[in-house]
Amino acid sequence: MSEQTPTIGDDLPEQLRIRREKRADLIAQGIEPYPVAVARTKTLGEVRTKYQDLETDTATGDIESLTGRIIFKRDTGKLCFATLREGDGTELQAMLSLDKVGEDSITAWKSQVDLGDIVSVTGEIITSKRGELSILANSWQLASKSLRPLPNEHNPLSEETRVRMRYVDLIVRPEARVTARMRPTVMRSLRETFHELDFIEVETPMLQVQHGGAAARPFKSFSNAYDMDLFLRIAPELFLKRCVVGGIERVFEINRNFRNEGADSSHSPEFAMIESYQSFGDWRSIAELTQKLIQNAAMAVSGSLIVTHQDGRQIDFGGKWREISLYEAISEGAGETVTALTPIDDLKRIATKLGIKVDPAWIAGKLAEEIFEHVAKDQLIEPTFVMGFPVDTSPLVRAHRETPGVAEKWDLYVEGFELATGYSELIDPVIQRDRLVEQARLGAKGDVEAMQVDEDFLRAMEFGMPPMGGMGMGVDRLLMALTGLGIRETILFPLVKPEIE
RNA sequence: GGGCCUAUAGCUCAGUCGGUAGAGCAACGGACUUUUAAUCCGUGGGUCGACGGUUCGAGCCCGUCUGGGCCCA
Repeated sequence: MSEQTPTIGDDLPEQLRIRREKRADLIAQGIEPYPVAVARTKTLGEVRTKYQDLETDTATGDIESLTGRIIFKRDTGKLCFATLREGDGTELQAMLSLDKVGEDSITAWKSQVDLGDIVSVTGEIITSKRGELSILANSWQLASKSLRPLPNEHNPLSEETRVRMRYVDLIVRPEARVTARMRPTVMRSLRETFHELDFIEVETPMLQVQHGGAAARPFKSFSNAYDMDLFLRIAPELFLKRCVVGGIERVFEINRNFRNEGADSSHSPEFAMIESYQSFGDWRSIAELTQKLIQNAAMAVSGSLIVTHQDGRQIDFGGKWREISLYEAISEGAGETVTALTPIDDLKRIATKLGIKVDPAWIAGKLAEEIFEHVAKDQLIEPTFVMGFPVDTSPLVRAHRETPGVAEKWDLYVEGFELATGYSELIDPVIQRDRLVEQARLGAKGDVEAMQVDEDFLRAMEFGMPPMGGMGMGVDRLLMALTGLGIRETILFPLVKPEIE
């Protein structure tokens, strides 16, 4: 596109056309609508803090230059008011009076400046007759002309517009600003907790020759240089375990995973994930770590272990969290005793009786998990560790030291969704090979989520892997648990299909 | 994958029985030196998601498609 101003298309909606014409007029008058720099001596927040106790109708004599986006504009004949807002939502009133700025300047303010424009105002810090802390302009300058009208402040943006135009959402909706700033607070808290406990952060490949570490469909890509297929990772697990073999005894990674599956209110195709492994720990010690990570994050964002959601509901993350047994919960829901040794035909009968649509390809462990989700999931609002998952759906997990058919694996549920999972990790390379070969066999039978046999991972294990606990937790889901929001509100720019022109 | 809901002005939404397209905010013109979503007077702004069908006549009824949401799998 040329920098020359072309004819302004009259196919544009009225308001867009008018603003483009104003931009062109400014340039014609020699006024730069997009200057390289404008005066700014303080932020609005700094002014608010410094003058918070200023009495009504007071002039301070202090001259400052302030900037902000205009979100309300109230023009009277010879005195104009505007509300400036800066990025974190802090607002301050600007006042322009005829006797301070002169006839031309106030006329220009009224005609050239629109809602949504970013301006710099230089003048005295005062309080108005109504007590509003304000800057009384001696002069003003456009910092950036907005060519699109802001949505009206008084109706909530539709969900689609919020997601598609997050930049607008952040301008107009306080909750969006809070949520956007909550994520880095949580991330910082998580890293601090890890560092206090001597965990080392690593970054492992996202582009992988072989995907593994979870049951999920991957995104496929291709490397031109290597002339081979690559996968976006579905989990970092197998690389973090290689780190542990190499002696990074306490390790964690916080980064993105990609799963080529459906998206809904708790699933996003790309999502932020924590994984951590603790040598000489087990599923119990890693559960304690997980609880500490979450409790510290809750304290960081709300100053309390009881967090209040935006709809007013409260979740208590304090105390020792409840533990239930997966198979006991199933037994209770089914009205008969179910264990990991219950024959698959009985599980199918129970599932069918409960109204679950049974996929004939499901193995016993998958059936048990489906039954559990059906009967118990919705009741797990307060943080709850669900202990003892079936071993046949947990190919990377050590078998339970006492209970046959069960693995030393827990899932942590909050608000009815799975927030984290933790294991006593399988460290016997021979059993691991058998499990992965069995996975490959399921894959060959058409299970698109089955794992592959990663020979280099097995070789690493064969060098000797210390006993350890491991955990994984979705960062977006942690945000959900702390805020009560859907996953698409915790992610600034969730994937959306393109708009049609 | 299946079911239900939804798409109308820049934004958020009404639109009855199928009969000339509505509101609030926003915009434009005017008045106003203490407003707080300022107020008052006036004005303009629409390919009613797309395509097809029924009808004398479709924002509305029917079909297909596209986008969005919810529920189920």
